[in-house]
Amino acid sequence: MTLPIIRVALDVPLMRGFDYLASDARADDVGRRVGVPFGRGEKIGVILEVLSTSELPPEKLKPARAILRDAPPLPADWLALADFCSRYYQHPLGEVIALALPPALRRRDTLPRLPDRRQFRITESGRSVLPDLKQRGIAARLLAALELNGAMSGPELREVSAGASRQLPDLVAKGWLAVEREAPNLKASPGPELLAEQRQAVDAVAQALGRFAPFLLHGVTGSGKTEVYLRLIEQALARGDQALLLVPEIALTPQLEARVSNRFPGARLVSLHSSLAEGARAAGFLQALEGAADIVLGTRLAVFTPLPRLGLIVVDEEHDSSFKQQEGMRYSARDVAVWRAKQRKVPIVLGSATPSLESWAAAQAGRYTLLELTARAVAETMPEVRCVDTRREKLQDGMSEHLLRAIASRLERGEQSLIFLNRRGYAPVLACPACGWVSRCPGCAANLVVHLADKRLRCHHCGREARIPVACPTCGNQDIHPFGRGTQRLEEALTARFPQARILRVDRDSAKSQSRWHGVLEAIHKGEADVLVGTQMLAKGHDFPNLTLVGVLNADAALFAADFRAPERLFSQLMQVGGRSGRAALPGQVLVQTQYPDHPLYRALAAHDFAAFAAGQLAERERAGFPPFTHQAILRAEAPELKQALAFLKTAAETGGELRPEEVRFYDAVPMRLHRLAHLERAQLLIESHSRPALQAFLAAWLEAIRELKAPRALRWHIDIDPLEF
DNA sequence: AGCACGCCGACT
DNA sequence: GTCGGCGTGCTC
Repeated sequence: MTLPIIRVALDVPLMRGFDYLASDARADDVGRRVGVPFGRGEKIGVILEVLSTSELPPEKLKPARAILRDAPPLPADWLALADFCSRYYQHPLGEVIALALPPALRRRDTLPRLPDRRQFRITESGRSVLPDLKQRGIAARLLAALELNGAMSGPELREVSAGASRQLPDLVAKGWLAVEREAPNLKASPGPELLAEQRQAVDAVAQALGRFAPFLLHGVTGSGKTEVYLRLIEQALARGDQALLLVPEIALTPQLEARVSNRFPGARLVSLHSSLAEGARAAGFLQALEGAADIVLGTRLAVFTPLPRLGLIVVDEEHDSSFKQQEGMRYSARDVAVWRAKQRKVPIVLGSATPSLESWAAAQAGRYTLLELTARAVAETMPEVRCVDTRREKLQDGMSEHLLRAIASRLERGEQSLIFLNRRGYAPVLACPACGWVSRCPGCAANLVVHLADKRLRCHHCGREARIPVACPTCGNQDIHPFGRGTQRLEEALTARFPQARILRVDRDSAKSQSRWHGVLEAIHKGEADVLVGTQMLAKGHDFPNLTLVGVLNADAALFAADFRAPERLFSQLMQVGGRSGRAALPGQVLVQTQYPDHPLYRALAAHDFAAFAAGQLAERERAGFPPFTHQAILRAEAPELKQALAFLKTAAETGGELRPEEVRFYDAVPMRLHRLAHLERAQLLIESHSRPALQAFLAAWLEAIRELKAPRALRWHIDIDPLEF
């Protein structure tokens, strides 16, 4: 009989597992954490397999230190999910697992204690021994209390006697006590009456419970998508299933969390997001793993929560780019969620007012079932969207007379306005008209932005700061000016223009912390502001009932941007920001300042016609051979010198040339748009194929070859599968 | 990724 | 004469 050998995934950037001797390993240890010696130190890994032989010579195998049996093993489907991500995103399995596990589980910490949900009852044999026990003894007091009260929980018994914790396991082992899990009350509080379309959507998904079925729920803001999710969660819970609800970002998580817990007061809700304390995150993860959580709500990382009873996945605002991780393993939580739904044979609902064109195309092709919430009842209060042709109107401080009059009329009526400008700071650059000097970031290929509020120049990419110079650093000219317009300057102009109005600027600078952000929201709700000046921060999810005007400045740039996804993002953003206006009894208006009032994007926006916009975009993308009609990956490199980065990519491309099947196309290695960031030069190489399998197979072989390349120490590279940004 | 080992410049 | 630069190689 050979000694068991375990194959362990470790948090190292190597595409293989490591074998260890583990005399006490059992087949059911697969998925357990294990402490192993590694190099000079010790690491915690996860057991992938229990084997009887290793390909390594036995003398190279070290014995594992300890298999950690303090938590249930990670289930096979969870390991398969990690393995899928490892292969699809070309990322080492050990690192994928490390990313998915809460940090506390990657150390040898004592695990957080989960709430004790056990219920104890006295058994017949317990009853029969009760008279024989010493009356003052702990056992007798516990049994007597149970005889009197029926079922009791652990905490209740501890009140009877502090020694309960120690005695209970013993009493259960003797057969005097029976344990049962306290059944949570999964009943939903009553919700609002469903509209017909909501009813249809709920029914369609509910019928698919128990099998894989992807749905795209398309519904404008206020059409009641959340109510659909809640009804579906209710049905999943009624089946004894767990529900996973993914949301884009922390800012909106508390709102939704409150709504979910109000609806399901008795259900065990676990909320997982990256700003959670470590202990809480580990506790939530373990609760889910043990099947003790009914609903898991969280941001992209929550897609990796183990869910033994998973029955439903919902991805809210599925188009949101925060589902895509932009460093390390660049996964898309939405795409991983779809894979997971398929793996676990459960329905998945992707919800959005402006779906990603990937999802929309999948729905058009019939791969996803499209569920529409047109919500006619709400549509009457949908804002009127109009373009203001800035070629015909003289602008004052970037605002047209038309817009200024509209703001003035809102002020008269005591209603709120929101001016949307996606550019924070006072002005995007400081410049010298005499010699042409502009304030550039020394570390980045970007300008330093003028922040007049604190008299600083600031790089929005690397965070570098400098004082505002009094004279031009190159020619000494004292007449240097801020050029262009940001939210601070707009705020200043509006204050000058409407001195009686209360102007409130809302951007990352004015709402830095969570608490300041809440303060800002509260001020808006209390009506303490007349005109809001803000960036996209203001666009998401909050209702401002007294807001009846949204003005959009400087939107045109995205129409002709090099990034083919720019119009998609713009449409989504304008739709969202427009949705802020006129949501209560007051009708809203959106004024978009543009030089291209006839552009199809604005026409579709004015008609609230996402389908028309999407059809146009998809036609263009098909013609140009862009996603979703092709699949992409980007190899990026960064190094102190641009030529090093480019040379590496060229070598990589040559290596790839030999492996490349016909279906895979290479582009030239080029500097990135922001080619220098924090003193590092960056370049990228785009790879494309109509066939995802061909691309995947090629990438696996190619990246293996790239890892063999001897890149300079100072060069770093990564692969981005299905990239969103270029 | 760490962390070793391993050969060539300015200093206690 | 040493401390230390980071080049290459390994981790079961």
